Amino acid sequence: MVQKKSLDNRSPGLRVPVIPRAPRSARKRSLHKNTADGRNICAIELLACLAGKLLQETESSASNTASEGNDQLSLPKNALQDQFQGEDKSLKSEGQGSCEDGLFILEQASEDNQQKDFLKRSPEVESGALWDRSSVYTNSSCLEKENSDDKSVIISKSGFVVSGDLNSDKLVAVKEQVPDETFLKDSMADCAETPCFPNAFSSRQNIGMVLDRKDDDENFPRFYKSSSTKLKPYKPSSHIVNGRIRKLSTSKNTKVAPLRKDTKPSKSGTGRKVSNQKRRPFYSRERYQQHGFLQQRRKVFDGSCIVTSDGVLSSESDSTSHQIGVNGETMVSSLGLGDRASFEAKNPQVKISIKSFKIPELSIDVPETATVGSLKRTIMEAVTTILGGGLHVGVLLRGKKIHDDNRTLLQTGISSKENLDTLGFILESSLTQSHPSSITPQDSTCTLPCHIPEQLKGSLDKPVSDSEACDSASNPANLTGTCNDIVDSTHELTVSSNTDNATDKPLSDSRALVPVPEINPEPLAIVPANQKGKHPELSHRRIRRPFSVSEVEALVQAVEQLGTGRWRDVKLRAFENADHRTYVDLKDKWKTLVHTASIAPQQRRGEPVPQDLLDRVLSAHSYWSQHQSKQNGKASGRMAQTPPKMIKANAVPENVITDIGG
DNA sequence: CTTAGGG
DNA sequence: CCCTAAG
Repeated sequence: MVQKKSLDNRSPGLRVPVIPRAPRSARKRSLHKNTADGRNICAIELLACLAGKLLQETESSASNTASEGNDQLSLPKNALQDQFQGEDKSLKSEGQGSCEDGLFILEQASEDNQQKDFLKRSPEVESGALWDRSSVYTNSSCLEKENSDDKSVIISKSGFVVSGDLNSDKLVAVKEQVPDETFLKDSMADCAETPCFPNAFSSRQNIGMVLDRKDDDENFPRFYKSSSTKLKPYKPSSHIVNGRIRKLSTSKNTKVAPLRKDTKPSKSGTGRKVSNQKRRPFYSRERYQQHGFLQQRRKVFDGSCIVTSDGVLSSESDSTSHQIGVNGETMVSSLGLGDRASFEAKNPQVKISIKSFKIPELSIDVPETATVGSLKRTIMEAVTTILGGGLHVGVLLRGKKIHDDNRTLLQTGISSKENLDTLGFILESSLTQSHPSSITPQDSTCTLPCHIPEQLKGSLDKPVSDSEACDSASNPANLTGTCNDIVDSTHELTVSSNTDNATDKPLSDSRALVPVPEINPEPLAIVPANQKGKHPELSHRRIRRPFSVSEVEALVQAVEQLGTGRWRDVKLRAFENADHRTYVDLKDKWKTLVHTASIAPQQRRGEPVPQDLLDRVLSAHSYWSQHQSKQNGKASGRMAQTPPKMIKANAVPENVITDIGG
């Protein structure tokens, strides 16, 4: 068909190309809640937190005077206020000069001691209750690039640290308002929905990054206003669930929709949709407020929670499980286990609590003329990039990296007490890990230790269970059950997950799926943080996910039975659980299969598809070409049995091929 | 939202 | 995979 590409004359209701990620992300969201990809996601969780912080920061800056006592910036109010303004100013006016001051505090939460206190008193931390005292900052990280003509500012060195203590006197708050607040929100929303620790930890999360609260802030409207032109085109999405697809999507992890109800962009078409799952607002901010700091946001998923800083990453607690504490500094873990572990279960749970993760070193060059806002976005982008997919977890035991992902913890020795003392985890950046020789984790600048508080065992006098899911935290006995029950039951594997699960791909492959075990992860599209490239398209493009043989098999079979004109049915029949495969994808795949089958084997590329499958493809294709599956509709059932198979049986109809002509 | 096709 | 035009 002739297609018009004229974009000039667009009618209202188009996408909003202007907004970097909004459109696609929205679409992606719906499809990508795949349960399976949790693994690579912890990173995303972190990102979500970062995003949240960033956003908060933004908020607070927008309403710095207005929000008293509210939960905005978690910085010790007045204490830093002046400093903020001063620094802020200098930062703006003098450009990067002030960077040397130290860090960019996106947010700081509570005082350290408080934090610890809290920890000590919270045995429940391990069971899911958590707090987040996240702080993202780069310390001593702003350096002026002297050699550079453009005097770019490099933010790197220590990179971002999620957690840690802050020296309040060295804080530099970046308060510039970020024009793209929507973007931030979006990012957050995106991140928020990513499941974390799919299996071991419950995945379905109900993150409640609260964004909506801005509604009451007069300053915000400006943001929206400025970007309103972008948003306007969107037609208010009807929150109406749309039939079938909707059903599919909701069956998986539900999406978290953009907070602004009125500005929620919605794109229809590919089957990626956004459902308006209301976020669960965080409650208990008051608790923090009474301590003098502003509310802190926390992320809570059913059963498992991730603390973004000084926190705990935990799975459901289990009285019989081993607990592994990883000390970030030494990358050593401590074991706190129930004595009965060995008796209790055949498969004791190994509990891992991670205090915090650092984000790999980040280098960002930005022209001095860049705005703080753009800086933020750039950083966000970089962080997103890293966390989105360029990051994977490394497991160290006795300082040695464990590469065999297939071994069980037991086999690896991670379940024995002695070894637990030397267990460590690191985050490695695939993107920066260009150095082939990153054998020694400790030396690699790309590796990051994670921290696990040792104070986990403290006694709790102040219940802090936060998630509704884990509300029973006060009752440890129930906690486990509660959280476990909540473990997302929607984890589903794609039909083919086992066959071609990309085994770890070369790190060099920027699109590489994060080396995640078992299931095809659904990482964010990774885009190198090249400030140079600045791909406009950096925007969005789903990652490429070659069909595995098993998927092809499933597809072929479905088509044999249903015909080629009922992709939706095919999808439902064979890929209902493969969120990332839309009917369009299936249709496209079929198209390519037909083509592939019709060309010489030598010309085929990619993972080879068994010839017999291709034969079936041709058979089915020819059959349905003549039988118009769609028209007949009903007949499908009956026809299905006879046609394809018969044909297939006898032959590789070469004639058929030709007449089809691809 | 689905299909069907071109890009 | 993306994007559109058409039902």
